[in-house]
Amino acid sequence: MATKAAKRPSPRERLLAASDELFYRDGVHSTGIDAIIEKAGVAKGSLYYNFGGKDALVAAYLQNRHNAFRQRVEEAQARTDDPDEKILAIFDAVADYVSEPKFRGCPFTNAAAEAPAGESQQLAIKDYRNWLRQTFLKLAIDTGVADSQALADALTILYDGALATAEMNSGARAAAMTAKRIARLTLAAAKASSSA
Amino acid sequence: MATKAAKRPSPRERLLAASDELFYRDGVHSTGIDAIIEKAGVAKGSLYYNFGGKDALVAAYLQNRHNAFRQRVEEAQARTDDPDEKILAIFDAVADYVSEPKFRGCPFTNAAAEAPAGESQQLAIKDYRNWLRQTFLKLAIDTGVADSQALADALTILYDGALATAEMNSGARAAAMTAKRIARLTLAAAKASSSA
DNA sequence: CGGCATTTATACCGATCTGTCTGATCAGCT
DNA sequence: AGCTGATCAGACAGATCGGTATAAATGCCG
Repeated sequence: MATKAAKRPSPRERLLAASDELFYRDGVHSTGIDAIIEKAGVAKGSLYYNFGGKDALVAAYLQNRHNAFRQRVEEAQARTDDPDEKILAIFDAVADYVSEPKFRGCPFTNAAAEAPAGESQQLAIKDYRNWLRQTFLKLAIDTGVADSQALADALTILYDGALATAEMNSGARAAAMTAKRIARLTLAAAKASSSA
Repeated sequence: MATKAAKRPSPRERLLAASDELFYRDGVHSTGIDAIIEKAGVAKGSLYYNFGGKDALVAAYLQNRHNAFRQRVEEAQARTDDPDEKILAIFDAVADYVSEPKFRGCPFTNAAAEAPAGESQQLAIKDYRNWLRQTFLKLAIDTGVADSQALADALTILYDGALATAEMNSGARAAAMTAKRIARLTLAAAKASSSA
């Protein structure tokens, strides 16, 4: 027992873990804080001591999802240096994401669908969308196509479409791979029209 | 006063109108039946007399949305006989849909995001998705491409992507038109690979 | 006119919600 | 040992939820 590890996670971490599971599975609005503190094995007072309220807890849950997904994307992109492949790697990350048994749609789109949202929650969603927009725009610029904005817009639609279709239809992974195929097609067309 | 019209709509119709506005704007779960009966100007008993419960009212709301959107699609398609144009007309209908000031995402995707859902609600969502799948598949077959299923899958992703991106980003109409552009591209590619 | 279905207004039920508060206990640090 | 911040268990508040019950009023149709 020389190491400091092997201890039970802090109430804060347990609350975040329980929030991630319940908020995502049952929806933000449908999940009561009583269910969260029970699953986390934490007193109600600790929730309000650490987060201040449900809205902040929801925001923290979304921020965690944001960071985790961003990390997945970066890992998938790290395997290549080609700008085109970096774009397509995003759809590989999406394919893995939607293939998980617990996949239940995009956490941010789901949260946004449950109006009304608290201020912190809205901010977390906006942060995610800004990151997504910037990511696609940078990648589009790196490809060297003439209209990088148009390419970024197209990729965003394919990304959102992959997640939405994967949730609503069967064959989640196939939906992501189809989106990847169209992305490759769109990329090629954008390059062709650039050199013209 | 010879005509039978000019009368106040029935409680059932008033409830459906109020449900459509409130369920869509604030979400199914967040909207209480008290808010609906108040907006409809109807006694609470009439709601349960006509619908039996909230779940059935939600299902009726979704069925109304389904029928209304299907009608819009059919009207947009009626302007042409070309199979390709019939496909692209769907995205024109989507463009109009997402351009409305009150647009707040796909009603069915939103409702599905708010777990848990009642049985009738789930059925209504499933009906919609089945109609969507069949519609795209028939259209894809009519184009004469070899892999009509693959084309239908691609169109579904573009359709879902247009609605999702239109909700989460600014420039809703532009998102739908971008989806239409990619649909045209995908259609051309499918035809090219068919003749090969 | 009589009868039936519908609508109305309102009170009520049990459950659940977020959030506050209290008071004891625990753990780490000096 | 003693102080302090963190956590605990639980009671409580105030509001809202979906749904039920009741009794009177209304409208339509034969």
